[in-house]
Amino acid sequence: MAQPRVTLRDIADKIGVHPSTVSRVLNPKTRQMVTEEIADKVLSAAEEMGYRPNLFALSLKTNRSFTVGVMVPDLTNPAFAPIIKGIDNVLEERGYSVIVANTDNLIDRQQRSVEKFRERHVDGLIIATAQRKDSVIDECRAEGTPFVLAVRASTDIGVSSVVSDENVGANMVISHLAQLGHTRIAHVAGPQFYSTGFERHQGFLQGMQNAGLEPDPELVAFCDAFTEEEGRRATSKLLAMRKKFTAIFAANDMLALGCYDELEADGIKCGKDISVVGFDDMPFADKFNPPLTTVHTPLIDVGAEAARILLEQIDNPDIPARTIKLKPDLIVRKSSGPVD
Amino acid sequence: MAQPRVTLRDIADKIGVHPSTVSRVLNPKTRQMVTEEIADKVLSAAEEMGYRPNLFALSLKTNRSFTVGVMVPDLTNPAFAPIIKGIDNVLEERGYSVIVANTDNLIDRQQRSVEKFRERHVDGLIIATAQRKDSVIDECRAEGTPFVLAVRASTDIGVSSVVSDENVGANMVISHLAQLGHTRIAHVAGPQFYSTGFERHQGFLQGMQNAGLEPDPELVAFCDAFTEEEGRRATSKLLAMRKKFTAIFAANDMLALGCYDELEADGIKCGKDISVVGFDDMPFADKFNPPLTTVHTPLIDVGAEAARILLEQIDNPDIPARTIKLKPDLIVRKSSGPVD
DNA sequence: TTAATCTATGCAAACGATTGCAGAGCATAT
DNA sequence: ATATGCTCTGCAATCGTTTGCATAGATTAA
Repeated sequence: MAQPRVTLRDIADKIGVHPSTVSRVLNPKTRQMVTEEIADKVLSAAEEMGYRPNLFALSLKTNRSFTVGVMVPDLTNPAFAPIIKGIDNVLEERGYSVIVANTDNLIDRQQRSVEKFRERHVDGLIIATAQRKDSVIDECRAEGTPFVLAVRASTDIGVSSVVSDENVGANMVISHLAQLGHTRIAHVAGPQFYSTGFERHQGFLQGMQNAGLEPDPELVAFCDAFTEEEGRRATSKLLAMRKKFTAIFAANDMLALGCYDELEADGIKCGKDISVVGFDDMPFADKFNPPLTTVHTPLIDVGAEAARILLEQIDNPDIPARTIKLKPDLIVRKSSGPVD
Repeated sequence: MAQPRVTLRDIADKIGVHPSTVSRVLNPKTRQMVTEEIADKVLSAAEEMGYRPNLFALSLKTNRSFTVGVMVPDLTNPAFAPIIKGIDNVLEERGYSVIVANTDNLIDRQQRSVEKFRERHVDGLIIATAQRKDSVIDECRAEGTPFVLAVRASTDIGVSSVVSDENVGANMVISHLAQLGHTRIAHVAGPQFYSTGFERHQGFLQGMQNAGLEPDPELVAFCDAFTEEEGRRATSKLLAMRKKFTAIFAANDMLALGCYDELEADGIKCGKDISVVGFDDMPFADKFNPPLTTVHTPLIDVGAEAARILLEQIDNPDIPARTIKLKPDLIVRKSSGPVD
């Protein structure tokens, strides 16, 4: 049953000083309060005895947990793995541990997660589940918990977030399709209560205009969630309109996958009869059949930047909010081709 | 700045009892020590005042963190998402939080993670990174930390683990291929220091025998890691042998993807010229080109069962180790077909 | 020299729970 | 009536830190 842990007192006893002195030596902020000579002794004793601070005691006293919470809407969407990875990379280095909560897109699970995080006294939150107007934001503010949004932004001002430049991305998509000769372009839109869904739809409209094309409102099908099923449903709805279109811009890759399903079921060749473009460039998008043309978002960076902002926020609570828009990139694959 | 937290003392003061009494009421194990009457008062006061126990204090006193660590080799491999989800589902319900560590298949990152977990005093570990003989196991034992292996088993005895029945799975693959008329079957084997790689190779050999086929040692290419690149390298090596074979059994889906890459580069039609079968049925395996025939492992269940065993272990440290082998399932898709 | 100022350390009180022990009160047995 | 036992609650120590305050000694100023 584990060797007895070494405590501050053990070190203090060994070299004949008071525990508080040891504490001061070991804490960088108070390090200079104590004589070099004693400090050296403490340091080497600590090293030798294999001292590890007891985080519980530290947390109890300081009310900090060195833990941050990360909320994701859907762990099985592989787009979130790189984000978490990016977060973990920068946080780990600074001694923080990451607790992830999977909300499964359920509003009450999000609520429960926030509760849990509060109970655990996380030092900060990275939220990848936020709606454009989300009560979780008010809550965090009321509680004074530092937080930053990832992937999705908020309509509230003064909220830090790290997102892809959706507008630019959507414009790239449309201009790509226009260049291929497409004029009748449909949009499988994401939920409008997420900034991603909303901005990409706006970007779609604007992109059409920039390309001198008339967006047909009937060729826009809205989805309730970023899932394959919804994408399929929307596509089927578009097809049912019996209006001509030669390309679909799906608001993200999962929706695009849904398009694939429906097109295939209808015997329509994706990339040939109808081009499909997604958004996110989630892992394995290049493996799909056909490989998916999509907008690449640097997901690892999204996570990493969010973590960095959060650290700033934790270290200095009244630093002003900061929003980063990462530059997206169009990755052309086989799912988009010239109109014939 | 957050409302002042309600403590045991606050409740005690309010209803005029001693904090220890309140503590006893709130702790199920000591609940029956105190009169119903007082207990009721405490309970309703706690409810009303919105009492939330301070986990730091509790942990400091009891040396339990209500936290478990999960080590995965590669977060970006989507197979691990369902596992984590399964773990989280059952642990969350019991009030535990999950801290995940991504080791990126690096032995020293695994070591660091274990350190970190120890520092955080996790109540238990779920290890999905273990080699067949892994020092982390000795360490956990020495420390007395409850742990269970997921996905990968150990050669050590008395170690709890939850795995897929690799042998059965591999046999299914071979018998499926044999039924399709394949006789010359190659094997892209996984690393033999992982139980998955090892057992599946054994299963391959045995399956061949069962099917009355002679495994050709030259048609077995070993990989150093379960990655696409390694799979591709191995396939290219097989091809370079210039020996005839009509099917490849890849030790997992990532390796199978590597096979796809190499076959495509060589203009060989996968599923027609050469059949490819994977293992795991990772998310999106059905989306690949062609959809991958593979052995389905109930990954969510792997996670859930591992979590359950761990809970048992935590609740009762001298419960004997338990190993679960989940029944795999062959999912036939387009990457395997009759030999022509 | 004396007073004033600093510096380095120790003291002790927190943080918010848990828990062994003691003792008050009451019921039962003798 | 006394002894015995039981049940319930309070007391106080404890977990391992941090940190404001006190103080001893050294240093400087007057």
